[in-house]
Amino acid sequence: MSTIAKALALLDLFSEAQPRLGLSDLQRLTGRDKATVHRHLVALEQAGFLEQDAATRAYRLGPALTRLAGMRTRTVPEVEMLRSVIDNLSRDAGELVHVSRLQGFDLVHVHHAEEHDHPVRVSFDAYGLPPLFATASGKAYLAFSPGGVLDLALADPRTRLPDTSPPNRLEIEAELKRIAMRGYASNRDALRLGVSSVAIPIFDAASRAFATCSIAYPTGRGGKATETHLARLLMQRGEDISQAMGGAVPPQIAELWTPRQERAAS
Amino acid sequence: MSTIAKALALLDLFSEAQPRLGLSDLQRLTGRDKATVHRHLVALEQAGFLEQDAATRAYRLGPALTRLAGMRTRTVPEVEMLRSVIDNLSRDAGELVHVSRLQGFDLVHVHHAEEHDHPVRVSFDAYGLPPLFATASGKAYLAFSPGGVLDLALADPRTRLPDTSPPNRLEIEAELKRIAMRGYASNRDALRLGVSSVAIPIFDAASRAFATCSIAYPTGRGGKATETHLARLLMQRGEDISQAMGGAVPPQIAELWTPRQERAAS
DNA sequence: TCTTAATGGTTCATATAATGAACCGGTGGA
DNA sequence: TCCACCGGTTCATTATATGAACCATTAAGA
Repeated sequence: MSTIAKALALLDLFSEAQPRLGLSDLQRLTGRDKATVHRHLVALEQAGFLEQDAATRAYRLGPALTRLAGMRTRTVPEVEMLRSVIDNLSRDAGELVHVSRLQGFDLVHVHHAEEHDHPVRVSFDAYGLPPLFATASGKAYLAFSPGGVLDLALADPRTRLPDTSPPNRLEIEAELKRIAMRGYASNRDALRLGVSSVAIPIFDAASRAFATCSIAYPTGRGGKATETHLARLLMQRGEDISQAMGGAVPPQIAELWTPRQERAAS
Repeated sequence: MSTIAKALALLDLFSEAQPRLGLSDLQRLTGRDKATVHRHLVALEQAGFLEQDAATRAYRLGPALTRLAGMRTRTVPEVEMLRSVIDNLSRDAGELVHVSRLQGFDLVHVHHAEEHDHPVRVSFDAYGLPPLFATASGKAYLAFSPGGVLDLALADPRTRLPDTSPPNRLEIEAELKRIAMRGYASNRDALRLGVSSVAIPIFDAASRAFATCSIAYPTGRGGKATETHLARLLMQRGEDISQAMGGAVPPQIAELWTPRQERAAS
């Protein structure tokens, strides 16, 4: 393990639970010699990756990180930021994975990845701008947005399939509540016959839903078991996806997506 | 120079102008041996601080940066994030520096720093919620916000001093335009007699003004020369301040604040 | 009050890990 | 075909990271 890797590994020890760590804490967590850890800390601090509280002498993550992260989000297109995590998800799921961003109430395509494991799989055509209420993505977005958004969506004719009446308000509210409870939205044959999907929202830096990620699979492939399996995969990657876009999943939803013991392990 | 510092210095070579750099580019920029640079790059990539484009083999800033930066903004209070840069600014200016955040049209105090160089200096009392139109900060915010914001501000009685009529619309528009042109707002004796100030906006991650930073000084101390001197100091630190809060200054304003040659040097 | 055990930080002989000249294989002009 | 440049690798040499022992300070505990 290179010296660089050892030093950078120190940064990963900082967490929401423990944002401030002292020299001894880090020495214990790493098992390395105190002098070694200290020199690493000094190097990281001089580069601005850590900063030291003058009073407590504890270390915390430094300003260089926000500077460089800002540079990244400005210079790297969002497609590139998503690619590795979405590709991995597609490989694990063996199905088509789909990321859309919300522009008004339009779901505009951002990125997709497909895996060729299954002989029969959902083909992706840019069937642009599907109505919000006809997709798992749309419902995932609405279920994790503030209340007023639903009212606006119900009023807008673009959110439903052409030549249909607005969705029943009480039914939709009940469904969105169920989605918010279990953490993901699902759909069976709603938009295209034979195509089912599961979806979760993607959150921005202010923890507001602004995009969605979905997995589409042939309805014929499986029943409830398939759905829950794919939803689990999706939710496990939920935090990675939001983080890749520079956002943050609200704590209670993160807890819903990845149960306590898994979070502790990571 | 430690190995860690050398590796981390590589990250600073990535910029908006050159977000993708190849091995040879980095080797030239650092003057170090190619093998050395390559091993550093691999270490950084494995830690997620860089990622390599599979096609071009060029490197770009990696996802670990956004992850850690998000952690920082969530765990470190904004006061702490500002402290070092504001303290430095106060020391350089020798005057009271002041950061306020906008909540609706209220300027709420976030952080301040005072330097004791001058025997006579502006004393800070928490004269809470000064009206927008009576402060340099307020005008700096309005001058760098979308047009509609001014309309709302003019309509709100809280934005002006009690028992005064609303500001003349044309006059204000002309002043805000002048502020936007030169990059900073100024005030002489408007809110408190004997107190002048200069101010600039602070931008969030979406490059929207959401807070302000101002320097206050006794009006008696100097005339136009003092004002431009302090404004220059303020604008030079403008990018650092926004970046410290996790935000980004819009390019054209960054250019206005720090002329081309200085930017090239950094 | 004197002890003890934490804390953060430093020193310097030692050993390990970083270094760089030379090398490889591939690609894209001239 | 040649040549230059690219990203990447190898291995003897050397410089650098390492860690046991040390110091100074603080805060309980007896």
